[in-house]
Amino acid sequence: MSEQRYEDSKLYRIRHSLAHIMAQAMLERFPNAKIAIGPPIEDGFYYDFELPQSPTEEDLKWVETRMKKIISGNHAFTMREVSPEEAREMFKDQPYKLELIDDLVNGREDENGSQIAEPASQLTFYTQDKFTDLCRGPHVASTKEINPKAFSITFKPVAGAYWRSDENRQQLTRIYGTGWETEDQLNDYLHRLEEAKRRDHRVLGEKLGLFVIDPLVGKGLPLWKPKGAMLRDTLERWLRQTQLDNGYLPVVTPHIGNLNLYKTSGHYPYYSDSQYTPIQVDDDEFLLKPMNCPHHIMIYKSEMRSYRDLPVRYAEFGTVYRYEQSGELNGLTRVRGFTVDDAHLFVTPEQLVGEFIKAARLVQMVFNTLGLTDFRARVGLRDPNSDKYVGSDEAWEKASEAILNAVEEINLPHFVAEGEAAFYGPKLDFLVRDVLKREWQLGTVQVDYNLPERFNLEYVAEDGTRQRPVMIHRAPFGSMERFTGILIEHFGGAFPAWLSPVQAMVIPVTDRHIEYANEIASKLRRQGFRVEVDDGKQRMGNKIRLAREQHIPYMLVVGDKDIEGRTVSVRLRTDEDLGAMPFDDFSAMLRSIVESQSLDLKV
RNA sequence: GCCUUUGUAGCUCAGCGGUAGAGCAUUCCCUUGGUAAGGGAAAGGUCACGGGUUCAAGUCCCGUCAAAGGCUCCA
Repeated sequence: MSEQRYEDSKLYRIRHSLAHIMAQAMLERFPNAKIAIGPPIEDGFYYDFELPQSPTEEDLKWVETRMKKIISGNHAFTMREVSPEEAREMFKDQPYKLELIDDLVNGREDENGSQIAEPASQLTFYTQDKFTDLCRGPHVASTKEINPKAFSITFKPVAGAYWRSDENRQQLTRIYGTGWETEDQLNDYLHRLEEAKRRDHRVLGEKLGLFVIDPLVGKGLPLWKPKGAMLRDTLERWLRQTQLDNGYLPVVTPHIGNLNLYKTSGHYPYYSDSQYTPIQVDDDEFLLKPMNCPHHIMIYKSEMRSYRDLPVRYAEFGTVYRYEQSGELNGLTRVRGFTVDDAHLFVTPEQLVGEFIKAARLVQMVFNTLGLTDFRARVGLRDPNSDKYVGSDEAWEKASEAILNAVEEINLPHFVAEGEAAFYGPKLDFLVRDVLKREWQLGTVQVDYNLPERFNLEYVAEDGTRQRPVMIHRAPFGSMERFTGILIEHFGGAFPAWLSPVQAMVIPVTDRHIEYANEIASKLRRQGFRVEVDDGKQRMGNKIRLAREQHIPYMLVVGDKDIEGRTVSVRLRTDEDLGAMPFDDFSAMLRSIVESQSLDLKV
């Protein structure tokens, strides 16, 4: 059975129709408004307006009420074909519609002159009640197909959006709505939004004491608190060891570099907008390191390389700084200083596909271990019409082909996106959505023929000739900040035991059990576990509540009975009670769960 | 960067022209309690910051900073 396409669904027609009805109500409220476009989107719809002033809460309330009234009027949606002339006459006071009409009549071209839509000789109008819009449909047959209680436009603040998504053009007011078939579905959706807020890494970061962002330090510059640092450090140690096991070599490079380094790499002219201002020292200028690649390249270049040395795999958790626009900053997922789990592989052309596959498998292993199954893999190729790339066409061809061969060979479901390449080469990205459905790039593996060229990298081949290596840039996490942020949301703060900042909380029943509690805790700590004792003044019941709120995997309640039997009474954060266990049994259980990196709290 | 909204105690929020409030957290006292908040008291705020209007400003206006939701951007 094939799934129905969204565009063919009733929900799509309902939302599309709601957008028109919202435009009608808005024009009644703001008769001078200029209307732009209003499509259905995931979970709802929007419409863009140019307004004399921004709408108030009351305006929106009024519009929403008015929309319900229009819906209750049982108006038919009627379609009519019109000539371009008639369309222009109809919308003579609507400049955005006139622009759309022109594009439809002439066919749409992108900025490079490529035709992206065929010219049309006839246009279509859809009318409901007293409102007509230029639209290709489809819509519901009548407003009576819409449940007036199953939509809302006041759940979200109004947003600014550029006409045609171009920041050089007029900024319009976008009003979002959500619309469903039934009131229950609407309530479900609003409930889901609430739930998402609860899992938001910024909210959990505060509640679980993971990180803070203080304006006195700087926006986009998170401070990791002990529990957050522990989480991050655990991820780092894991990947570092995995990389050592796979032939990577550690390197360490400084946080700033001479501007000439980035001029040589080609990064500087391309991305000067998003770099911190250079630091002038004597006669030189230094840049806060915006990427690690050039540094690793210089290490490669510091010795004469033989084909016998290759592949060379240099790995570093390298912190980089990028001056992102302030409006783009977001918790841990978009920051100005972040640490890339970076590695650069220098390989022979023959080794390229094999090494690329190994790197891609490493990313997959990371995702699988953490149960991150809901991601998209994107092959980012260059935009054939853009000149923002360096290197020869031939190099790009080879690199793109290598990636496509590799994903094919490992059967990785993927999609291809032109224009998503790095400036130096094509790449494979792993994209994951956060709880608010925003998509973030995490892991990445990239092929690069260009930087070896720019830095004149070489190795001596078997026949004694000097050859040029190919580079692979890769980062399974992408950035420690973003990856941790997404993980917080993925687990809703309830991390698997091997990652939990605190793996077990020992809870004495009364004060006189604190000594035994400490004894248990130090024994576990000596075995390498992260354990705390709640020796506060609250009662046991409250301590259990607090440990649950922190999503600590194991609560070890100890009282007289436990002291007597040398046991711990184990309670899981899932509220399951494992009862009293001999201490050694518990530590053995914990060991096997942590070592297996299990996602489950019981073996 | 742009649009809109928000900014009161460590946290969550109430107050919205007339001498700063609650709950949780913190500190102290009582309570020693076997699996989701025992009782009491104290302390804690130049109401983000800077201007202005007013006899009087968390409360109205302007600016700055920060955050949120979008847009643009994302090596």
